[in-house]
Amino acid sequence: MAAKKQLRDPEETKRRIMAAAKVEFAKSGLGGARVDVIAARAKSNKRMMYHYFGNKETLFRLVLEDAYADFREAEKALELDTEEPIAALGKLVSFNWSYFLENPEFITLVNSENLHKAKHIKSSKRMQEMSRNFVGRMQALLDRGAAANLFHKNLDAVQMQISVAAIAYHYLTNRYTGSIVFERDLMSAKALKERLAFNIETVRRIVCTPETLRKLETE
Amino acid sequence: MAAKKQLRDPEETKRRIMAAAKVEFAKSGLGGARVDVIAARAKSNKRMMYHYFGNKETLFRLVLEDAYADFREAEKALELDTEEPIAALGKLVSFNWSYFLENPEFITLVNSENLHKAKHIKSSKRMQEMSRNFVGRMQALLDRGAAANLFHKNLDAVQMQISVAAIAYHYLTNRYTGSIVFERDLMSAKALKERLAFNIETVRRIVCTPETLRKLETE
DNA sequence: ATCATAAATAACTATTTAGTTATATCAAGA
DNA sequence: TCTTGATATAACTAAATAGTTATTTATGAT
Repeated sequence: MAAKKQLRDPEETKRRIMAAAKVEFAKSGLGGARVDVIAARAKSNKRMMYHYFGNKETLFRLVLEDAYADFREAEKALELDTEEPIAALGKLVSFNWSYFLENPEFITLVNSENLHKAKHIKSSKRMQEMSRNFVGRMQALLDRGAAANLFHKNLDAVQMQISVAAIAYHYLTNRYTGSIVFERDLMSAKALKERLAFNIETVRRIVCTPETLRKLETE
Repeated sequence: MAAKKQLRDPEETKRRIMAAAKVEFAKSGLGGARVDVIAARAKSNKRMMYHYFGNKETLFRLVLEDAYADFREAEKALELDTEEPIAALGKLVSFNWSYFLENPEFITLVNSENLHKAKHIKSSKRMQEMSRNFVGRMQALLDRGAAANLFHKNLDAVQMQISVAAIAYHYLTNRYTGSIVFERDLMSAKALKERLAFNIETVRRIVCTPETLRKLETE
């Protein structure tokens, strides 16, 4: 256990700055974020930010990498390979939904990075390492389902991964304009519950063969 | 026909400012956009922008509303109701894909507005008017498909609309981080072609009954 | 205890930025 | 043709902003 009330604690200061930066970058994007706001929120000061991180963009990169790392860690903890394929898939869809819902800053950080054409993580070794085996788990799941004659064969794991994320991410990232365009509150408890159910059913229909779907219907 | 080489042409000046603003807002987001850049790009000057639009945020709102209007106009031109339901659905999926691909500024403008929780269009009368009958076309298509015993009954038109957009929009808006995470160029001609095919097939599987899908397979 | 180093703070600076003021110029109607 | 109002430009300003310099203070090693 680390000492708690040290007057000087570089690790803790760094941690506080990162946490504050995450909030500010998520709220305002990289361009709109203010280093003064980050420093104040961290109950530190600008000079410390520059001392530990060099500049605003490096800080952004580290915050973003951390956000990806957290997401990957959470996903790894799912243990899909012991479960029955259809149930495992539902679990994966639910996980994506809940994660984006509970960690809205992940969405805005990723959006911000894409606005900048991913220049901050483009040559990030850490990002590359994290991405390894990411698609592998989806591929394994699809293979298991196909072997059990439940899923279509030759499903593309990358396309599936993108689609599973898409139907959750898109709904949630565009929740504000969506609520106006569709003239309904997309974030009401009822709407959220319905969307999750819809998404689980959607992914099932994508991967399962017509025969499997028929069986599921008549159960 | 309007005179072309007038030294003073308020309508043309406004148009140039709007066009320049669209480029700048799309490239840098609302927070990152610079009014000086907009003025210079429009070959006008800042004072004109303030004269005609009042401030940066109003200009942003007008640019965004125009972008939505263009999208809705293009969609309206599709004439889905004369076509066979499954073909019409494919046409709608293709339209969404092509539109987002050919008008990337639509995506970044919408993303930017969502970062700001849709505050600029929240009470926009024009947006509300545009949204009318938007879901109606999808509903009509789903009804036709259901009546022909091709589609599931009781499909939610809003969920479908969101999903059809999602599988195109998400792929394209996150093209940069996606290309890193999945270690493949998501924007190569081959990748784009494959994604569109995947999306058409995906939506078919969502709406069609297992029986319809079986028939399509064996054709 | 003392000293060297790292951690922390505050005050500062050079630029950038949204928005304004002051001024000039065109074009249409009297 | 003269006047008036709208169109256009340039120069300006006050506030904000990323990044720095100067200075102080705590802490761990000796």
